Amino acid sequence: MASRGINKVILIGNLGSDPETRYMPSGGAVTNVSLATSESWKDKQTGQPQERTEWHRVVFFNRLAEIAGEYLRKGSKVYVEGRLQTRKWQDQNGQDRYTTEIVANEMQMLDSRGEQGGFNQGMGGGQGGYQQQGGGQADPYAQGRSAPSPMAPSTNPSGQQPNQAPSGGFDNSFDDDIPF
Amino acid sequence: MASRGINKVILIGNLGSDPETRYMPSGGAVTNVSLATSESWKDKQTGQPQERTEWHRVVFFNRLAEIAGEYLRKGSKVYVEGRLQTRKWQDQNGQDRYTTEIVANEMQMLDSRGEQGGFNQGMGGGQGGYQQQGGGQADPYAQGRSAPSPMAPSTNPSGQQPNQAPSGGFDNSFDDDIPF
Amino acid sequence: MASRGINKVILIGNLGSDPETRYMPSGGAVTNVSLATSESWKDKQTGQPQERTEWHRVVFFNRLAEIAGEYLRKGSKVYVEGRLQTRKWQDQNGQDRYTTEIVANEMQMLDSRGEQGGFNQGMGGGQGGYQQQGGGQADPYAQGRSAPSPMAPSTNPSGQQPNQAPSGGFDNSFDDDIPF
Amino acid sequence: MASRGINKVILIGNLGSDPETRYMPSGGAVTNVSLATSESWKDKQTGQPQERTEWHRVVFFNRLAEIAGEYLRKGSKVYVEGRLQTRKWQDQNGQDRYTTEIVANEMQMLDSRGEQGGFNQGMGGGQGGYQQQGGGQADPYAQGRSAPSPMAPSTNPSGQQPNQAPSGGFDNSFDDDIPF
DNA sequence: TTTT
DNA sequence: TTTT
Repeated sequence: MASRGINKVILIGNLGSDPETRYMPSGGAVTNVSLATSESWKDKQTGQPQERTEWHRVVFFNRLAEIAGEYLRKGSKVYVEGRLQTRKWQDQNGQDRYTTEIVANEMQMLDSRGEQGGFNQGMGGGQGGYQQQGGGQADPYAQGRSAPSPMAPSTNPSGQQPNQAPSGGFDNSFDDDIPF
Repeated sequence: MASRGINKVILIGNLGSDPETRYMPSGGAVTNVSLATSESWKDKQTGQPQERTEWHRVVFFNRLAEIAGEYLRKGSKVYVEGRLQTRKWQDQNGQDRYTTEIVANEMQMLDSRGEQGGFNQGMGGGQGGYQQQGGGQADPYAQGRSAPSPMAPSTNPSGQQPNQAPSGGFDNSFDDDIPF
Repeated sequence: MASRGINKVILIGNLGSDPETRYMPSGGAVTNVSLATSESWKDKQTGQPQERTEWHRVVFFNRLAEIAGEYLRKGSKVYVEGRLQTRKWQDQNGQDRYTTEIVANEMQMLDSRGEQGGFNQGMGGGQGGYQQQGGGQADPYAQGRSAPSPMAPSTNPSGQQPNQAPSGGFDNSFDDDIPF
Repeated sequence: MASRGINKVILIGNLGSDPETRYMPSGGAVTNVSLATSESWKDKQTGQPQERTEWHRVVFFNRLAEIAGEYLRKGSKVYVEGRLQTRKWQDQNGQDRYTTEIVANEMQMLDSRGEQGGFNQGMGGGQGGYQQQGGGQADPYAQGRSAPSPMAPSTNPSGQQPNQAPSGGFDNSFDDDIPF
């Protein structure tokens, strides 16, 4: 509700691939997309045109996740507003690794209706804006859950994840997430 | 000069430690700071107050780097605007690692003059705003350099870093940077 | 809930005077502040230092209005995020006039505790952030009201103001608002 | 170069009409566009869908003005970043009036190439981003001019406009600008 | 991996 | 590691 400081990210870019939606034990949806922004400039020395593409890992939760999963596609142009969040995870060697993501609290599709790659069914959705209820502090675990989840750090602001990264052969595909 | 997409970050937070300034072979300054933003909320279940602090790695170049290095101190409250940039580096095992930074193109000190931890000399600076010349596309390597530098990926938008992470016992403290 | 387009304003500035809080018939609070941002530069011709101050009319509603009214004072430095809104009103000659305001949906005090001009009582508040519930679409008139109100245009997004600017001698101090 | 405070506006919207480009005595271009952003929501009382459109007056200077004038058209969807500026002018009765504009320092077209209303000639431009040189403090009058110009208040940050709104029958179509 |  |  209150906060000290501002942590705001604004992106406009294109999806590098279709969004990936998963469901948490609580039933809430989580959608990940990889978003490209690029800048081009002329080299001051050689005058050669240069380009650099930056890839952003964007995470949507709950209702935004469902909308993103349903309407976004590879190539979609989208506006995203959110906050930066770095979560810690462990690689297969047990080493700490960090991944920085943009946790979206607003999203707007910028493609004209009908030109999203192969997407054009029903009410479409066309261009529309969607805002996360709850001011970006949504805790998708709020409705109770019992199973541990490695995704938790990126979603639970409390950081009080029980049993995170359990020892033993717990198979969890989230664990295999390699950043980018 | 032109760009496709928007990549914008806006932060207000406090420095967790004094800034660290280094100089590139070209003579340009590079300053790193670690910036905390925090948010607090009440747990919907228990009603308990919660708090989460996010740490941001911010990089300033050239003139902004010099100002940041001179006027910011541990505890300083600051406004930073910049863009997200993820750079790839190799850990001691030769494994690819990624660090996401905010490359600042604007900075404003938000402390009242005289209360920056121990800082109060001369013209002071008090509160003031500073903007990066060149629209955030500064290439501090533009004036030629011959030595390899592991910081390069975060500064050179071309991504054409020669000799990055040299094999052999080249001692370079930049290489030892562990994110956060 | 949904929206087409983005309308976002981010300000950091100082209050030119104490905030003014009023209450709507519905009981909701409305607080107006005048916020200064300034920029300085050197004249390219003469090299003379120049400065320009811009005054922004910021409006807070409901809970944000109460907090702003209670904690902000002339001189307070504050972060405000909101959206632009231009409302139409009629001057004493019956001519249409327009005033553009920033309808705030987030506010953070940036003064250190205790240095807000003469303000330091009780729990203080010090630095804290506050967000408007309801995603900035708060309609302070939602809880029913019967009397017309000239402030309505700036608060009711529906634009369906009944009886706006009533003919006759209806005394309403809001009508006398001269922008800036 | 330096500044105290932050004054930032971010808009995504559609043009309500073709842009209007004029040239200042200095030779610099000035382009005005009217940009619509809209938000929709459900009335909490009646559940009725509501919509409100906000119209923004955006001003581009110099190179941005030329690009905007050349590539934008009625209906174009565009991203604009800039700062708020309120300029004072006098209506035909000599009364002070105020108009708030967004002085753009960055612009990006968000339409797919070829779908801009009737616009598709030559190199097109497609989607591209443009940034104002000079950090948004461009003074288009810097190169000397002698004639008064009613547009000056919106462009000259110094506010030192000589002969503004000359008495007498000086015909200047800028003077007749009625906001929105 | 996107987009032009 | 900051801040309240």
